[in-house]
Amino acid sequence: MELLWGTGERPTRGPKPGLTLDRIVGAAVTVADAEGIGAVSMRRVAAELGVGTMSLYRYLPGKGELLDLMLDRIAAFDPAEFPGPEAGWRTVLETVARGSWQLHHRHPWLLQVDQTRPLLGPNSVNALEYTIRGLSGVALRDPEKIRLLMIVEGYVAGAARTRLNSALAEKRTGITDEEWWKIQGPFLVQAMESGRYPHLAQLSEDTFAFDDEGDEGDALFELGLGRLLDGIAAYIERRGG
Amino acid sequence: MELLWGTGERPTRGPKPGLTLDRIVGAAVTVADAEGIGAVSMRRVAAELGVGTMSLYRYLPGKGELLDLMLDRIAAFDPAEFPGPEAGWRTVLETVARGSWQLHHRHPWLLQVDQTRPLLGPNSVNALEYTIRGLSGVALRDPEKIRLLMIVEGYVAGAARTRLNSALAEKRTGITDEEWWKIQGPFLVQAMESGRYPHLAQLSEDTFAFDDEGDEGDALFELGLGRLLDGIAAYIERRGG
DNA sequence: GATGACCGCGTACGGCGTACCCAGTTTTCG
DNA sequence: CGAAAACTGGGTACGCCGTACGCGGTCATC
Repeated sequence: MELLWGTGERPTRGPKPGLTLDRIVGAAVTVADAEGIGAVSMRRVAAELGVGTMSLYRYLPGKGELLDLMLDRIAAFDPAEFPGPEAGWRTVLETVARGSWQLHHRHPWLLQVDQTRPLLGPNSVNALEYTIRGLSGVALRDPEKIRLLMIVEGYVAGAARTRLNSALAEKRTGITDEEWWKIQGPFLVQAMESGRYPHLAQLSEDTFAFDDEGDEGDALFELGLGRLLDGIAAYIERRGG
Repeated sequence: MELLWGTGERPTRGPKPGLTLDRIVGAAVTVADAEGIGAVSMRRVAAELGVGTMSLYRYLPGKGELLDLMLDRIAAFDPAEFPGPEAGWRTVLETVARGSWQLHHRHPWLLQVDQTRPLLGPNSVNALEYTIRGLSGVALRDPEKIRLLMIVEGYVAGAARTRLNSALAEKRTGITDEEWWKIQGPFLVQAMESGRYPHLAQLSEDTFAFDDEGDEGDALFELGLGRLLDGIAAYIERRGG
């Protein structure tokens, strides 16, 4: 908590610290980006910084806090760069959703950290402020706005998860879609031929032939986001009159 | 894979196995339900069954496969109990979404397993068949149906994640919402008073005062699902003509 | 210059997944 | 019927992990 907001006070006695929280968190994020969250261990991060493992504990109570700090760090965000309330609530929500989507893209490990709670660090609060400001023109009560926002964020997380699964499958075992179907295929063909899945068996062949990770993954995300916002728009119109 | 579909053949020689895959997976699910996925270790599961740790490896190549099997096992599902295509695509999608939602409710660890890929076991395929059948009346091409389904599933996963975060926060540290605000509050109050977050500061006080876990969590889920399906309905109408 | 606070970090403990290997059991074959 | 083969159970050990503990060196203060 204090770590997140940087309100801890330096004691005056004793040697100056050779490290900073920032450097530690930065190193951890670098490792996570490059090798996945699984590679982020206290030993590994310490090695990255050329210090002993236990030195990190002078700056952090434990690994959990490190993960919390990583989460808030990558949420850094400058509202001035993005459309304000005058652009309309839909544009703002789209901006937030796409920003979050790209965040998941840049840091795929985001979904894999045990996020025991939505920790509110400075950057997260900053983003929240931006969003609420963007919804100021909406004729709903505050709690309802928050709910809609949570729904959109939830959708983004879900979509990111869908894509992450594909990406991980490929990375982890070095298996591509093609190889995967080679392994999985026979079992499925057998299942299809069993006659227990008539509707599945009748699907056209190209049904599953698309890439979740590239442009088509983005298209899927946008399709869902568009539908969700359509529904929300109708709701706002109906309720807000 | 073979494990999932149960197509492995028993060798004739040697002693009969004292365990079954089913018992192992069942024990693992029991442990996960009761104490979270973190408590599921090979040693723990073996202890639960009263056998040595390494005995499990006679039935499973490793822990990853155990998790895969757990996932498919809890996806057991009897299509006959649920509305068929005659009820309309929306009802079917709602059924699927609510089923998945309740599944996450019953097995909160579902989201925490590193689902490297959407493994298609018999139960998952079964559910997929049901859904596709339910969409047979929709005037869209097959790939598009699948995409809409993925979007809905993604939304459910995201919503479940939102709720999971709240639940975990409470369980993990035994901290309730109230205590949490006691800790987090001062920092946020300070942030609010800094004047950097005018719109947040102006939110009514009850904005965040709702329980993600109980009925209000369900209401949030239903609200989002309704909006999403509204948007999908408009889309189908527009495209399917 | 002594004192006490603080930093870096080596060592050690208890957990984990699992590779390896041996002993015991059951079936099959000569 | 005895021996060999095939299989199961599981003990031991290795290399990871997070981190509790404590020690020696460093620096601001009295």
